[in-house]
Amino acid sequence: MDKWDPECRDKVEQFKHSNKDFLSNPLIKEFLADEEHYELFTEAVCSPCDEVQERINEKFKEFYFRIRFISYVSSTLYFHGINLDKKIRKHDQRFPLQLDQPINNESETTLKELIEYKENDSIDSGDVLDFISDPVLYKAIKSLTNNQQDILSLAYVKGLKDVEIAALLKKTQQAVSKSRKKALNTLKSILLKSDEEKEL
DNA sequence: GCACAACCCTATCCTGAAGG
DNA sequence: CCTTCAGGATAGGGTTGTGC
Repeated sequence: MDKWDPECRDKVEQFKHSNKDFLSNPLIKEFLADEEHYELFTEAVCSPCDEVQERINEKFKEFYFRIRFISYVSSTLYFHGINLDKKIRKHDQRFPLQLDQPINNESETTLKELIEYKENDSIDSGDVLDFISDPVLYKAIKSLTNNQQDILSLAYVKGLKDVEIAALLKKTQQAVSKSRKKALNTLKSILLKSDEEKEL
């Protein structure tokens, strides 16, 4: 049921028409996609007053902060990932291990691959902490439970899927997913807290 | 393949009361 | 005053069922 009268709807349509460009902005679109925001917007167009203006401004501030916060966290994790990958590659390039050499001239198989194959995916190898040089991130990962560290290592060092990790740890996929998510959230909050402290 | 909701169990920590 | 114990809060981790 529509609680707005036809005159109001006309006003809204008119506003939309004369502010096409503004309303096509993805941020504004996303903001108005929320039912509560759209109702406020309609109210502001139909019966403009300071109080409504104030409310919609507050809502937009909240919305904008949330968007920026999510974007910041995502990019922090993304760049941590990129930097980690760069460091690993640089390290591997600079210090090629004997184990990374092919076992003979005819074969591309390395000694490392051979050992890994024989050990049949030992859980203990490939600790995620071995790849961390950032002290804050290192400390953050250290603060996780052993189970969470194991899952992160298997997921991001060995590149295993949740189902594969679940099979290795004798748990369900959902339990692995939940623990991994929980671990990432813990890391996020620790990194954010650390950044905030730096800014002060 | 993954995430989420709902619910449950267990371990740990904190707090306040009771007893020696 | 110290120790012990019970009860509540919290966090980690488990499951099934379900949706994207």
